[in-house]
Amino acid sequence: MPDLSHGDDAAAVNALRSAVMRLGRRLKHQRVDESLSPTEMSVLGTLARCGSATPGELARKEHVQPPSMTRIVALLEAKGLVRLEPHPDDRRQKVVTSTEQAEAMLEESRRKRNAWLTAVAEGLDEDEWAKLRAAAPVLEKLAHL
Amino acid sequence: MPDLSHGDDAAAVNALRSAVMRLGRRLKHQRVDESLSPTEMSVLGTLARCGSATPGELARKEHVQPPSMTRIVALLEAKGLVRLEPHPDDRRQKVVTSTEQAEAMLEESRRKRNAWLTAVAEGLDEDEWAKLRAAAPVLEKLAHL
DNA sequence: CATTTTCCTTAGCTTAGGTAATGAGTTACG
DNA sequence: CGTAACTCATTACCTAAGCTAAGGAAAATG
Repeated sequence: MPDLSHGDDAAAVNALRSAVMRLGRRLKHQRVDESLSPTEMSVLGTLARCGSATPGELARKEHVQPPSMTRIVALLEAKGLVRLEPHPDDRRQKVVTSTEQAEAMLEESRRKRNAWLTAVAEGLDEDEWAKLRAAAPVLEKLAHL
Repeated sequence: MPDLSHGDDAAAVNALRSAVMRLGRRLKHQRVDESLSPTEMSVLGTLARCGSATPGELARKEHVQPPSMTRIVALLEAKGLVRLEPHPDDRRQKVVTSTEQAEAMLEESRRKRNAWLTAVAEGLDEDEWAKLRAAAPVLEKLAHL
């Protein structure tokens, strides 16, 4: 557990927050499927990673309230990107699974995202990119803590 | 300029995108001043860094449309966080400057942000945090490219 | 059983952004 | 010069994506 009370760490924390929020806003504009919101994409990504989940689990994982997830799941189902089945043990819950179509879309969109980030990252040198790549998994862990 | 076409880099890019978007959403909830939106905070940060700017410049820097910046600036002025003066050479434009009150608020809120991020980062070990700290300025540069 | 709790959903609202259209000021060109 | 074209900020209206509050059904608990 790092001690984050030093001036350097405080500065890093500030830089991190500012950069994450600004980058996040720019990423929102780089939708691969114009009709899908960032959170909806994120849900598909989560399902691809975790297999299947109930709406409540998804809401917790995406840090979104249950009613929001209800609408997201309904929309994804209407687009054929997600399948809903009854929960085996609990008739209140449902099980959400991503379809092959969603898989294909995620795979196909990876190239487009890469293209945009590559274009932006052209302003970085090799060393800077190495630092970023080393930090990527950490940032991902942080986002899920 | 790094070559981002390798599999490892593609994976890093994906991790980066996912983490940034998820973290960004969580950061939105950690407002230090409940009445100020993340973008409004970001504008104050930009002004603190760059001194002063016109609404148009701010809109470009924050990747927001001019009408949105008009509203943001008006709100900040109403709160006394920003001062508006006529542009010396161009009577269409205005010059936006942050007040001492805004400076004080930014400084005061730094502790609160640190507290939240520290709490989250307790799940990281020393090595992970070092990687993140090294990447913070790079991420900030990336967000401004 | 009856009560409480949990899970999903429905309904209505809020907020932060965007687009289109306007008006004033500046620049470029005939 | 003076008019045409462009730029900056603004106004008015709209959309998207969340939220809270309230409900209804199923499960857990006494």
